[in-house]
Amino acid sequence: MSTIKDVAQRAGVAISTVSAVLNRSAPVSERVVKKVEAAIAAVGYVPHAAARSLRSGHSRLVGLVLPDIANPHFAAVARVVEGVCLNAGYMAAVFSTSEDPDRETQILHMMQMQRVAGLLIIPTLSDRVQGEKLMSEVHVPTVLLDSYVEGMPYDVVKLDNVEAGRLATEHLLSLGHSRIAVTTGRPNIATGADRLAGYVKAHKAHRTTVDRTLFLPGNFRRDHAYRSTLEVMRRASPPTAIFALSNMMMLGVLEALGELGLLVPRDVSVVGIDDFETAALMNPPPTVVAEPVAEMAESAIRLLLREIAARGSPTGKWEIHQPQLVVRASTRRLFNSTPAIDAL
Amino acid sequence: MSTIKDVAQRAGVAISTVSAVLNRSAPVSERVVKKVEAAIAAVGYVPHAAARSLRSGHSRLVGLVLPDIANPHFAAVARVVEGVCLNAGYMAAVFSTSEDPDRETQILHMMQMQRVAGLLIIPTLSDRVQGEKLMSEVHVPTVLLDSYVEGMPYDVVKLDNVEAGRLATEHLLSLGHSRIAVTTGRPNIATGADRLAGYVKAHKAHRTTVDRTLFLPGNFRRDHAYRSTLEVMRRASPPTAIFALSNMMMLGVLEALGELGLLVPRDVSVVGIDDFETAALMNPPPTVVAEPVAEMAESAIRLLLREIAARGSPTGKWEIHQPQLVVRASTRRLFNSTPAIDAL
DNA sequence: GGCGCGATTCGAAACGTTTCGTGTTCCGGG
DNA sequence: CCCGGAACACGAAACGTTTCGAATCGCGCC
Repeated sequence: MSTIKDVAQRAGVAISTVSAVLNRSAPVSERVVKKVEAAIAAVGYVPHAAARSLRSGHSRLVGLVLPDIANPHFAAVARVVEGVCLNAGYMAAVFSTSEDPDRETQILHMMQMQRVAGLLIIPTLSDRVQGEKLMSEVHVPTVLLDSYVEGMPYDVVKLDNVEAGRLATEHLLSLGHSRIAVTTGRPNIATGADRLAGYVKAHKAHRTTVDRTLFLPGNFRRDHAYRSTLEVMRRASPPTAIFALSNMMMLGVLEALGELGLLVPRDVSVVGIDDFETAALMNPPPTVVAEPVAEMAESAIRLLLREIAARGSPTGKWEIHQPQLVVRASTRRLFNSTPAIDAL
Repeated sequence: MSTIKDVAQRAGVAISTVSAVLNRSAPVSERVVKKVEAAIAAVGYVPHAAARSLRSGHSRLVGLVLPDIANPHFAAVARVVEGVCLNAGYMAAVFSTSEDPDRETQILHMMQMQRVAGLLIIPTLSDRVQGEKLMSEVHVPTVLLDSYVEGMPYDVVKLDNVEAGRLATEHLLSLGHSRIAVTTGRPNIATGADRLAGYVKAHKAHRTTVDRTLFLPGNFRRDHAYRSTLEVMRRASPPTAIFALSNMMMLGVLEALGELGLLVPRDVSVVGIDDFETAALMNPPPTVVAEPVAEMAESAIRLLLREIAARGSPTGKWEIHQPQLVVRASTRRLFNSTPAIDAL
């Protein structure tokens, strides 16, 4: 493959001049620019990224670390990130941690070897300890999306999760439900904790007591939510509604209900967080609290690129986006509810 | 950040010795290995990938080029590829072409600059001309997944698309349907053409005539399939079944039918190609011809890594996987069918 | 017509590795 | 006790860029 040297020879100029043309890093006369460009085309020169980044110190690689690329929510983020990066001349390398700390470490190590220019991390599933280790080892512009790691001075783009949890719960409460089960995330993940806080907040506003036996373990995983749902619906007094804190968990809930022969929303109302493309075609179309995924992802990657350009000055700012309730057909009014609650 | 030089100084050995330890590229005494490893840990040394690949000539980067990462089918592929790569010490950089030839060119250029070690391409949506350009410009181990580009000597891992089309059509025909619409791909994409060939083949086996006015333009896109479905169902004599050649198109078909107030499978039977995770929860759960996505993706990336290791000897082999019919609830028997057909 | 200065262009060092031809060490055998 | 050779360790070149101080060019002015 041809090098910058070949181009220089062909154009009859010095290597450094070709470099100047390539990067517009120094004034070059119009005549020479023309000659160099012709030479580049003639020999089919393509810059060598590794040589470039070795010398200059920065790579044009951005790492995108997320829990699982096969989750539609994260895939949507990846698409946006990838597109914005490409337009800015960056490459996005996507990695799924699969909730595996070892994997996360391995990925981190690779990122360090590549001397990535920046990191966009969706830390939903990595716990706090992992997170701190991850953060402290990499000294690179970093933006956290969706969640945050306590005490880390990075920029964060996130949903107003308390409001999301409140919105979903408020919807169910106002329909007359009072026994609302909720499939939770890991306790040490802020996203889940905040959504749960919204659940509690809505109950307070309705003066409804919170029954903590209805907090079901879910870990944001479909199979966990599935098992929890099976268990809770077999209790003596099952809930009349289930609030799933994530899209995957909602799928698990629906699967379990289907298996038990329970109809949604006739027997149980279900509401989830995060909309997805096939939602409208589901049986029934689920009521969800939608997150402006594309908007948030774009915001996050632009923030990161800006930070990279500014040579790493983490502002530590939080950018909080607002969720929106999308009512479809998986929730219904409970008729034996008290008038007092209906009045709200 | 510390370099190999720091490690060498700390361990009191030569740089080349450290390199030998790092790569196990030359015999080093046990005593020295210990010392070097201690030094590496002490200074927190992380190899510089760019310097490495500049000197050695190869990068450990694999490019994955696909139409759209937000499509669950491609996301599933990405997850597998990414995982296998990571385990083999490679990085996977994912790119969506979004059916945009300019984008594809841009991506290709970036891959060249990165001197990627190999390329895994799902060329479904790039047309033939683009494909040829793409291929001829990159001289790198390449494996094509899902589809192929006519006349290119690359390894291909694909589904038996004729059989997939046949299976789906045969299912509908044997249920008594004879007017079966089909949402097609682009004519120049082999995947679509082959599936359509399977459609025709099944008709021949059933001695049923093929009505070409039931070939609907779809381009593998949800919105196209949506519009085509709207149009065909408003005709004087609409089809009794629709065969969607891809998962996204099936979504479009179902959306359109829902909008027209038509019930599946009461009014129309629908069958698609390619299963997906939320399928079982849809309304109704669709009958599909499933593609062993994970298996194929794994096979493709392993093939690519093997080819990279073997220093690029494209065998030009085709690996063909078999589809499987998954009958769910979107297809039903047509009772006014002829006994002759029922007998099959 | 020579001088000075801004505008260009040039040359060489340096980025962090790998690689390979040379040293050096250490043993066993003669 | 010396020599040969295996096993190991070393040093320097080279990979393709960017960068920056130095050299050169062209032109207006005295």
